[in-house]
Amino acid sequence: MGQIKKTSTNYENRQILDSECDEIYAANLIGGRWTIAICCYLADGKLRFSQLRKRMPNITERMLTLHLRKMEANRLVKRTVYAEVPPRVEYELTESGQQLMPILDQLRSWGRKHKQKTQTYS
Amino acid sequence: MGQIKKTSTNYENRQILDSECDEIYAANLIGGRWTIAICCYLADGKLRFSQLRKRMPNITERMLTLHLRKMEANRLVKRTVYAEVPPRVEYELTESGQQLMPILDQLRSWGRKHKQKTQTYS
DNA sequence: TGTGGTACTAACAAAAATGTAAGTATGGGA
DNA sequence: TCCCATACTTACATTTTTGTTAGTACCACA
Repeated sequence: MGQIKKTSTNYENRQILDSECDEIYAANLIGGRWTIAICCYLADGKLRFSQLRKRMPNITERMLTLHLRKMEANRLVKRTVYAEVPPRVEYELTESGQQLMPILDQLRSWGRKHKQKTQTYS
Repeated sequence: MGQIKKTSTNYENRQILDSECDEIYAANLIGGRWTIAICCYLADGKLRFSQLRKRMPNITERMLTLHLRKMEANRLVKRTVYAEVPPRVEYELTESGQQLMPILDQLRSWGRKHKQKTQTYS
């Protein structure tokens, strides 16, 4: 998000890992602060910008916009604009986005187990 | 990595998402630049610090140290120090870390498919 | 004429992650 | 005595991500 400097070591390293490891590439696509949350809310169907915002009280409009734009560029979500006033914009998961859901389910159950374990031991 | 400020909105938002969504919690654990790569190299067994470094020519010692420390704190890897000179330190995946591997496999195949698709269409 | 709702954008600030360069302790061997 | 290897640490700089605040266009409706 924001500007990226294409001559930095940081950027280079990301490119290399992204191109060599498909799992890192995938992790980077879902890695933004709000990305997974948005996916989960869209899993049940289309939502308007304002509906997403209501479901995530802590996100700012700017962050929601940035994440949705990035997710659109990464083809995780599809954006549909209706020529109405006031404007109406709907977001929905692409097929790729939907195929991510079972993996997120597995991450969830791994995370739940792991959280319990670490809370027990520490 | 480095310092975190526990009174920032940024930190708060992460905490809220982490505690509410186990899949976001999990994603944050594997989200560092080099974390997944380290997991993959350790999947085949123990490795010393220097062996990891050789397998990842682009990582700096500082980044490798930070990631390993964070992964140790998050109980993804176990660190064993041998009282020798010169020092010998071995890293290996914990049980939790190993249980992550099938999920990384799925991420990899999703990522590969997704990469092909987006390259085809754009 | 003025207000309202929607989905944004822009300018800026703060925090977090990543990278650079140099230095540390240890004891064994030349 | 000096150099070597290992696994770090420290101080700093840069890049990236996230958050804050204040705006914008549009037209319907009162």
